Amino acid sequence: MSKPAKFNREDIIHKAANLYWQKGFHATSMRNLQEVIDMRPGSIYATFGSKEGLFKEALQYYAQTGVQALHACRTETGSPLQALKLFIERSVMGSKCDTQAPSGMCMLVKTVAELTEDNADLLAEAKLSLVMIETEFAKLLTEAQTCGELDASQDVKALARFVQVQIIGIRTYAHANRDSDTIQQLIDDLFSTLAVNK
Amino acid sequence: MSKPAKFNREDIIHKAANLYWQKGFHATSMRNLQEVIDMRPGSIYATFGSKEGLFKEALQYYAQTGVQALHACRTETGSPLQALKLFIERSVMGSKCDTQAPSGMCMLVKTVAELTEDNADLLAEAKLSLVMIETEFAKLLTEAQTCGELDASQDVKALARFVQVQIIGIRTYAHANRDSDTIQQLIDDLFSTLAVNK
DNA sequence: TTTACTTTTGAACGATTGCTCAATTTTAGC
DNA sequence: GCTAAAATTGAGCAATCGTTCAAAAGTAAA
Repeated sequence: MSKPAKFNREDIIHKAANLYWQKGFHATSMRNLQEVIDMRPGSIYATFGSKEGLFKEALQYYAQTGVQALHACRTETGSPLQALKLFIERSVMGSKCDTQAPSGMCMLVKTVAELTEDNADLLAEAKLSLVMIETEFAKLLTEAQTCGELDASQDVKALARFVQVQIIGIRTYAHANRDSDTIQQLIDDLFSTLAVNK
Repeated sequence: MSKPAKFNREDIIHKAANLYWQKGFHATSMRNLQEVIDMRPGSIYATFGSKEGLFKEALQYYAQTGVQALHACRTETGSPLQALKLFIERSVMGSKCDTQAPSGMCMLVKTVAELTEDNADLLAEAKLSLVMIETEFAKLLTEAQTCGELDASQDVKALARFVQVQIIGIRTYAHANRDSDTIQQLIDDLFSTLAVNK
């Protein structure tokens, strides 16, 4: 009957997310997006509704990819705590070693830093995803307790929050001060702190 | 001879800095600035050259004010470590209690998060100010060593870096998740960690 | 091949952007 | 009061912004 869609939706969102991640919401123009996703305005607006609509899907895609990466770390290593460290190392080092990560900083943190209530739903979406990821950390830490890697008396929620603060701090610091030796030391210090809580 | 300048330069920069701090560089339009500083485009451009020029002065003003606040904490308390804690508490809590702080996040961190090499000199300025502030932390920690508040064997530079990472992490986390009890606990945890290093 | 329906295109819209500059206003010295 | 110099004004520029929509292109069933 009808003409089938030419574009792969996920591929488009992936490309859009990378551009938004690199340049931020306001500095990314629709014409910038048109180029990297190779679509004309009409198609973009028919598919995503607005610049905000596309950004929202990009945020969701980014967060979902992050959670998947964490789960991947879990299956790669036998230990929950090792999985956490692997995830952090990959997150922080990402933009250094990889050829692909558009920014050393977390896209959710960049979004929370850039946007205000003028884009309330995008801001809420980013905050929600941060909560979701912190919850994933908590799950991993609970698992670490049952494995005996972590003392059962520890407050898992507080520890997950602590880990979240550390990752935000380290990645942001690394983005402002690119020095790989220093960064690795910060990560090691973090996990020696966690080891104290064992 | 000539007509004297009507405006107070520092007052203008203060107002501009607050708007930039709140909305970020890209989301702040020159017309927004015209309103809050009550100047017409011609005067603004004659005085500051460009949107970037004004932002640069705003950054410098912000950083200078921050350093002054730290020094004020030092003179208010007898202890260097107490001064540091006071500074952090005021920085983090600022936007909660005060009526004036435009954002819970550090303006330098917001800038580093938002800008790219498209605004290379503004980015460099923000990074430089962060280094400067970290150096101030190091001075305070060295003083803490001579006072005997901190073990002399500690690596002051590493500790200053650690403090910087913590402040960035906590303030950013607080900005994304406004809950004062949680935040105070994070600060207390930080200083109990520093106490271990005594 | 025709028909029915969907996707894609890209010129172009009104609004807003950062910024300019000729005209005006305001002062201080003569 | 007049003049010279500097500060201020604000209409308006070219460029870019996010977005729209009539036209063109494409596909599958009839």
